[in-house]
Amino acid sequence: MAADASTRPGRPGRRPGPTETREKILDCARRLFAEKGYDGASLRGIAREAGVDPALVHHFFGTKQGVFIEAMRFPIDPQAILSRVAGTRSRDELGVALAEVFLEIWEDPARRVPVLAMLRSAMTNEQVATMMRQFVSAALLGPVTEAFGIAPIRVEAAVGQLIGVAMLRYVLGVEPIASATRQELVELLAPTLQRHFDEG
Amino acid sequence: MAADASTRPGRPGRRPGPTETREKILDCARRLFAEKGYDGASLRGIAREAGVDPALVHHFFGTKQGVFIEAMRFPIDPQAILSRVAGTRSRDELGVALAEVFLEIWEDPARRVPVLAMLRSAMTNEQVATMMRQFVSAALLGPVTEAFGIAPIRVEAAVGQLIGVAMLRYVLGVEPIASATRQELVELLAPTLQRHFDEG
DNA sequence: GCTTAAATTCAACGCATGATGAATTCTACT
DNA sequence: AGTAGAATTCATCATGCGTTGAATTTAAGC
Repeated sequence: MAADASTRPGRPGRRPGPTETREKILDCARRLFAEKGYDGASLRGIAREAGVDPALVHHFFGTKQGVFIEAMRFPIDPQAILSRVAGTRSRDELGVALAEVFLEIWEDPARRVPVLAMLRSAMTNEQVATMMRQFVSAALLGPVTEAFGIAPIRVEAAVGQLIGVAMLRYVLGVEPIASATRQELVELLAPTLQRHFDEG
Repeated sequence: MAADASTRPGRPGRRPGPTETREKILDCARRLFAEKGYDGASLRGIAREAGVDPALVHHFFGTKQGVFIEAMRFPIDPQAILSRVAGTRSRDELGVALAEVFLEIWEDPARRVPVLAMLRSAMTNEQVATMMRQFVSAALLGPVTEAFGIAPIRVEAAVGQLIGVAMLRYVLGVEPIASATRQELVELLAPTLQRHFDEG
């Protein structure tokens, strides 16, 4: 079927059929924020990618920050992760469990994209950094510290190990860690994480 | 002494006295690249900070990339670090040595600034990421792998631990790791690094 | 079927950016 | 002393940005 002119951009007015544009914009926003970070991604770029006028983005989300906040909604549910990690395992298997959950997230595009966007944006934008700082403190440190009685600085050291490896693997793409299998990485990381949790 | 009008900007032509402007520009460039990353920092911002016309920046360094490359010259000398780490210690003290050297670099503003600039920029700029990838491969992985016979992926895991902690401490500023003393961090990190080097 | 509201585009604003070429003032060399 | 060249600024260009207000088309509620 030929592309109907009324569904293609170029003419003002509402498009026929149900509205799917809003979600498409958010999708493209997530992708671009993930690729270029908050400051690097542009409203106009997002609009272009979504096949939409920039003003429509503004109409839906108000400001650029509004787009970002909306796009970052529910990237991952910390509580779900926590119960995944804590659930069926004993404390001396925390390392393996954490490594596995972490890699699952990063290997699944649908979840990697918003996380990457958050990470990249936090590096150069102070407001996003604040968002992430609060997230790490409230959603990660608090619960883990309480649930397992591990010193916060040790949890952070473990989180640091994971973030650093993610940077080398997914952002910089340094070999050989970028091409390692998930299994290899679990074996590489799990004992290290476990070490952080066992001491002190 | 009142500020001589001829040494203040606002009038075209060469300023009297020896030329110190070039270095000042590079200094400001390093600072701004460190604060905002490559894309976030602007030639005009650098010029403003240095009290200089933007065209002068262009005159000295040609393009923005030229400024960056020049500003990133000799941030750290990998060979010096390597001999520091390798020099007087036995292999089972590698962890401590590496943690100490790493923290010394980050605690010294003169060396932290270019490293931060590199890290922030590599996150959002593909070209800088390529620079950093090559640096990590050639200057870090190669030598360490050869000198100590440690599997590259293990060296990368250790580097990942360090980078991740640096992000939490110096970029995001998450507590309590942001306020920990150098000594505390060495004790926290050294065994982990050592672990990566001992296995396999 | 009419009307209100939502979706969509157009046109435009003011601003910042990286880049360039020409003009001016000083230093360094002869 | 005179001159070549370096340092410095000015004015300007095209481009892309985030934002805004008005106009147009469709969908939903009555």
